[in-house]
Amino acid sequence: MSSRKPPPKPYHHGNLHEALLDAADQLLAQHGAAGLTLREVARAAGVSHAAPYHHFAGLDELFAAVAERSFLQLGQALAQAAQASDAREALLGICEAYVAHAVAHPAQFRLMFGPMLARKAEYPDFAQAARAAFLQVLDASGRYAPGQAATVALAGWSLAHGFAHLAIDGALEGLPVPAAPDAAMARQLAQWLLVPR
Amino acid sequence: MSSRKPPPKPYHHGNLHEALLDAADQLLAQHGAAGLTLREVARAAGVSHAAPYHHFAGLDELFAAVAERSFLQLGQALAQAAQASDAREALLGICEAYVAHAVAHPAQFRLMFGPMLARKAEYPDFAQAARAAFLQVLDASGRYAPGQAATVALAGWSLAHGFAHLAIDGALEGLPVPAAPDAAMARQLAQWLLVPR
DNA sequence: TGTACATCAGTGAACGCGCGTTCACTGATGTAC
DNA sequence: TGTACATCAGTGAACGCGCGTTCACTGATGTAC
Repeated sequence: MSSRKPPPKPYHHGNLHEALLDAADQLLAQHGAAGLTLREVARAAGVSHAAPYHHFAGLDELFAAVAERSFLQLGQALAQAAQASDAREALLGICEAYVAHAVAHPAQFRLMFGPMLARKAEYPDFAQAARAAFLQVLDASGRYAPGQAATVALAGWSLAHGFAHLAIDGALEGLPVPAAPDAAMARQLAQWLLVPR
Repeated sequence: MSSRKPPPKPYHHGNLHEALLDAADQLLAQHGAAGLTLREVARAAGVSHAAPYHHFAGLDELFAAVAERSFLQLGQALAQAAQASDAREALLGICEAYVAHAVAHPAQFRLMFGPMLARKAEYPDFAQAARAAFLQVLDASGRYAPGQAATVALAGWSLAHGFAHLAIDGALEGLPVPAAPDAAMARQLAQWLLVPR
């Protein structure tokens, strides 16, 4: 049994790939998306700044992996909301979950959509995760308004996406808006879009 | 008459303040918001990289000035759309104009709202320009739905803002959406939100 | 169970780069007399 | 109309910094025999 090994500093990390993604997530939560650098991630993972190159081709690839993971999490949250039997309720829940995810992980949200991760098309796994999340919205929209699924999905997504952005950017501060921007507010706004039918 | 002076290189620029803002605008249009640096702006204005410090306290102040100018332009576009006598038509036009502005000036749009310009609260002129733009939406919303102006304004703004973001980020590429994302599409989506009344 | 050896996943020094900001300076402008 | 001089808006060198990436290296791991 080699369980005598002291945890702090094994030369070989064991699972550095995941550890780097975790470190990046933590840094995003703490310092935002702007200052996320490869060296900082390596530092946070307790490893030399050259080590990540054994696991990622470069900065972009690490960014893409972080964004992909965050899209998968978002997809799961949306899938859970979509389970509601009532189609309208499913869509309202999706909007609520969408904004909740953005507010809980603002820096990841910016990374997923913003220009920080350039050439998104070069990372098919990322694109697939993003697509899967949207398909949740599209599916629920089809249940709510058959034949107009795409339009409803796009309208609902736009509303949730815009509100999420305004909320995490602090754009609503100081403006005469109904209440503090949170997920519950997003649901309320979506009710204006989704008249009961 | 000192009109003999050759235009290329007067030692004193004359109106460097405005010229720097113009140069920043051009750079934003050409290379996006990510690479906008003070040195690059100075270079584009044909001036040494230390010259801007005679007109702006630092990078942030220049960014704030650029964003403020862009918000003023947006406000003008919204005001024009708001002139429609029918309140619903005014709101639809506002959504359309909002997205049109974002698509025409994507990098400015990111600068106005994103985290690139930190500590927005420290620039009251910027905040005032942003507030003025929102008040256009709020006013038209009040005409459309008296008593619920704030909620309608926030819903409409969210929808337009979200669609604008998705459009300029290319998030809709490859997804089964109704059509290419443009201002006309934004109007169509807003029609779902604003039922005739 | 040993031993030789290939492979792998780390290290740390080094590279070149562009950045924001500061500084002493200098050329141009405008004003007082 | 001159001239002395203060003020202003530029210049260019320099600072320290952290970055992404490359490189030769070395310690650890695993496998063949």
